[in-house]
Amino acid sequence: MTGGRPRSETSRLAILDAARDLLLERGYERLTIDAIATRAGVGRQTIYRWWASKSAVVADAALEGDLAPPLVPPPDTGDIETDLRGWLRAWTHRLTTAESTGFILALTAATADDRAIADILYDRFTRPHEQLLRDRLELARVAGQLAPDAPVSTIAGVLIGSMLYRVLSRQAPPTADDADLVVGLVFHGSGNRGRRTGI
Amino acid sequence: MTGGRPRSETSRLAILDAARDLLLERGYERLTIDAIATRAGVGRQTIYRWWASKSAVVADAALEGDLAPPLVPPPDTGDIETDLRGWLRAWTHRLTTAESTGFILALTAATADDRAIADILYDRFTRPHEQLLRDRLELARVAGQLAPDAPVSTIAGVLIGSMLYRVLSRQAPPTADDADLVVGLVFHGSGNRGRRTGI
Amino acid sequence: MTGGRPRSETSRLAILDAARDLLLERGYERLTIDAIATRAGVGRQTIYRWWASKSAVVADAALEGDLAPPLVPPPDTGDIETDLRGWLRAWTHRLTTAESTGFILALTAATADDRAIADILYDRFTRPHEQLLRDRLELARVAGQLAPDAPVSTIAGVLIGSMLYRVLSRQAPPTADDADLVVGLVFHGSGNRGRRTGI
Amino acid sequence: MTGGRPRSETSRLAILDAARDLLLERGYERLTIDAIATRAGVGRQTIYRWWASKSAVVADAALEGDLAPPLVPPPDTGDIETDLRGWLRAWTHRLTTAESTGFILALTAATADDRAIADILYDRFTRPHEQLLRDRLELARVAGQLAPDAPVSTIAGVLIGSMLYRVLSRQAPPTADDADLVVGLVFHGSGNRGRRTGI
DNA sequence: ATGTAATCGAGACGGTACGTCCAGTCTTGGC
DNA sequence: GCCAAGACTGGACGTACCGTCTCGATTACAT
Repeated sequence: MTGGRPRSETSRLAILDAARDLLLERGYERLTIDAIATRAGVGRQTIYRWWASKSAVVADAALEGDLAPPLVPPPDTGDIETDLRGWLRAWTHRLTTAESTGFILALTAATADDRAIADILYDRFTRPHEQLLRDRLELARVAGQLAPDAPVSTIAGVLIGSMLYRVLSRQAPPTADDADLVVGLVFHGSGNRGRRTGI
Repeated sequence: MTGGRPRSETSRLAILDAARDLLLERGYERLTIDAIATRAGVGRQTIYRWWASKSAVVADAALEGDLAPPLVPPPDTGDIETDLRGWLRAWTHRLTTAESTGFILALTAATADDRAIADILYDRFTRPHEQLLRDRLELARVAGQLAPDAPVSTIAGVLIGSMLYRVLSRQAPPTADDADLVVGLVFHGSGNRGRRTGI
Repeated sequence: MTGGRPRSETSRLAILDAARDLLLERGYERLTIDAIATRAGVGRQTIYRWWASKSAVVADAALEGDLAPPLVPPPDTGDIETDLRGWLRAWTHRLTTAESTGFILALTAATADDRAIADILYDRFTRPHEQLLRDRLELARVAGQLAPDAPVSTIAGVLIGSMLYRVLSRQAPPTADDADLVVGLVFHGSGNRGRRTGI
Repeated sequence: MTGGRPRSETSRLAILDAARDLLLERGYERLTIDAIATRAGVGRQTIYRWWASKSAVVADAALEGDLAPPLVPPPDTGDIETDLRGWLRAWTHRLTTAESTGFILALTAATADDRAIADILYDRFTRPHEQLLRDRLELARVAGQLAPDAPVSTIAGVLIGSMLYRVLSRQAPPTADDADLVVGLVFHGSGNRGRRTGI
C-alpha cells in the first residue's frame, strides 16, 4: 500500500512564507518554530514532519522565498572591468537594503549553527553568484583582457567575500565606491611598478 | 555607599573560562547560561549581575580568553609585498585551526544576534588586525612602494575579508596559496593592459 | 441505497482484541486509539467510524472479549446459605485473578470518565450477576428460607459490592474466607440479641 | 551549603486548590497539568518539581482540600445499632452530594491509574473511616452487644463498601433507607431461623 | 459487465497536552 | 553587599495522540 493523504502544498508554502517574514522581523536567534506554526496557521508537527531543525526551515525559506538576490549574469560588453564594476555595484546595492542585511545575518547564524545548512546555503545561494563571476572572468581571460594566469576563482571570491565581510561585520556597509575600489584593485593592483615604468 | 563584599575575580574568570570552553564544545546556539554557571561553579545570578546577555558573556570570553589570534604587526623589511604575504599566510593559518574556526563561527552568530555585540567584537577583535595592516600599508605608500592614491583601507579590508569569508562559508578553508594569490592580486591586479602597454 | 462495501468483521474483531489486550497491558489511562489501530492493523478512521470514544471501544471490548466473568447462576440445593456461599466464593475467586483485577480497574476508570459507558457496563456486566443473585434469593424468600421481608435487592448489592470494593481499593483482595464471612453476616447478622433471646 | 530559595507555600496551596476545582469541574480524565498551572498562576515546572504525576497531585489535592468527608466518630449511646444507623445515614448523605460523587469518581480513576496513589488514598481517605467503625464495633463486641466472634473488620468493610459501590456504579445512589437496610442486615441477618424459633 | 457507493489501510492535517530545558528573577543563609 | 544554591514564572522545545481529512484500493449491490 502507498496510501495516505498527500502533503499539503498550501501548508508548505505558508510555513516558508511565515519563516521568511519572521526571520526578517526578529532575526534567527529569536525565531521560534512555535511562531512559524502559528503565523502559518499550521500544526507544529507539520513543520517537524518535513524539516529536521529550525536551520533547515530557514534554509528552505531562503531558497524558495524571494530572499536571495536574483541571479543576474554580468553583461559582456567586451570591457571586463566596466562590466564587473557595474555588476558589483548592483550586487552590493542589493545586499545593503535593510531586508537583505537582516537576511544575510540570519543565514550566517544558521550557517554557524549547522554544517549541513551551511553547505546547502553556499551551494544554492552564494556559489551561483560566484560562478557567474567566474564564467565572465574566464571569458575575459580567454579574450586576453586578463593575464593568462589570472586566478579567476580567487578573483571571484575576493569580489564577493570583500563585500559580504562588510555586511557581516555590521560596521559601515559597502557602497558603490567600495565596489569600484575593489574592482579597480583586482584589475590593476596597488603597486607602484606601472608608474615607475612610466617614468 | 562603598561597603559590601567586593566582586570575586575568581568567579569572573571561572565564568569566562567556562563560557569559552562551552562555546568551542557546543557552538553559540547550544550554549546556555545554566551550563556556564554550572561548569564555573557559580550561581546563575552572578552571571546576570555582571553581564546583560549571553552574547555579552561570549564577547567578554572571546576578548579575555586566549581565543583571539594574537596581534602580530606585519614586519617591515622594506618589501611590502613579501611582508604582507608572510603576515597573511600566518594569519590565515591561525584562522584555520579547528579551534579558531569554531570560535569565529560562534562569534559571527553572536554578531548576527546583537548589534551591540557586533560593535564590541569588531572594535576589539577584527579592527585591530585591520589597523595593523593599514599602518603597514600606509608606510609602504609613503615610501613609494604603493601607488600614491592606493586605497589603503580597502586593501586591508579585502585581505582580511576574503580570508574570513572563506572560513564563514564553511566550504574549502583558505590556504597559504590563497593568501599568496590575494596578496598578489591586490598588488599587481590581474588585468593584461599594463603588460601590453609595457611592451 | 444499499450499495457499498460492507463492514469488515475481521477488522471489528481485531480492534476489540487489540483493545482488550492493551487494556490489560497498560490500563485505561495509558490506552490510546493509535495503539489499538496499530496493533489491530487497522486505519484509525475505522475505529472512529464505528465507535464514538475510547470508553465506547473499551466497553465493547469488555463485553465481547472474554473479559467478563461468565454468568453462572447460583445452584439451588434447597440450602440458600450454602448455595450462595459457594457461588460467592467462586465469583470472588474469579475477580481476584490478575487479569480480572486489571480489567475491573480499567472499567472503573471508563465508568468514572463517561456516564453513558457507566450505564452500559453496569447493565451488561454487573447487573446480570446481581440479577442472578436476586432471583436465587427471591426463590429462597418464597421458600421461607429468608425472612418474608428480607431486602433481596439490598442483599445482592451488599454481596457484590463488598467484594468489588475490596478489589477497587487495591488493598488486600477478597478471599474465600471473606466471602464466607459476608454471606454469614447477611444471613445471621452479628448482633447478640438473638442468641440471648434464644436461650 | 544549604542555600536556595525555600518552597513557596502560596504556590503549593494554589496548585492544590486549582487541582481540586478543576477535578470537580471536568473530572479526572479531562484534567490537565497545563490547566492546573494556568489556573494556579504557576509555572508548569513548579508542579513537576514537587509531584510525580497527575494522580499524585490529585491525591494531595484530595487530602488537603476539603474534599474528604470529615472524620466523625460514631456516637456511643450504648446502642450500637442506632449509633451506626445514624452514622451511616450521615456518611451516605455526604457521599451523595454532586460534589462528593464527582470527587469519588475522580479519585477512583486515579486509584485505577496508579497503585501508589491507591495506597495513599486508601490510607488517608478511606481507612480512617473504616477504623472509626471498627473501633466502635469493637467496643460494642466487648460490651456484649455483638456476638463474641463478630467479624468486626468485615462488618466495617461491608458497611462502607456497599455504599461506595452504589456511588461508583453510577446507578441509583444510596439513600438513607439503603443505609438502614444494610445496618439492619449486618446486625440481624436475613435468615428465618429467629422466626422459626419463635413459632 | 459496469457503474455506484461505502468500506478499508495509510498517513498528513490543525491542534492540545505532555514532560523537559532554559531564561531571567527572586529569596534564602553564609561569608 | 556579594556569593552559591535553588525555587519561582514563563515560554519554547520536540513528541505523542487526538479527531478529521484525503488518498488509492477494495468489495459489495444494482443496474
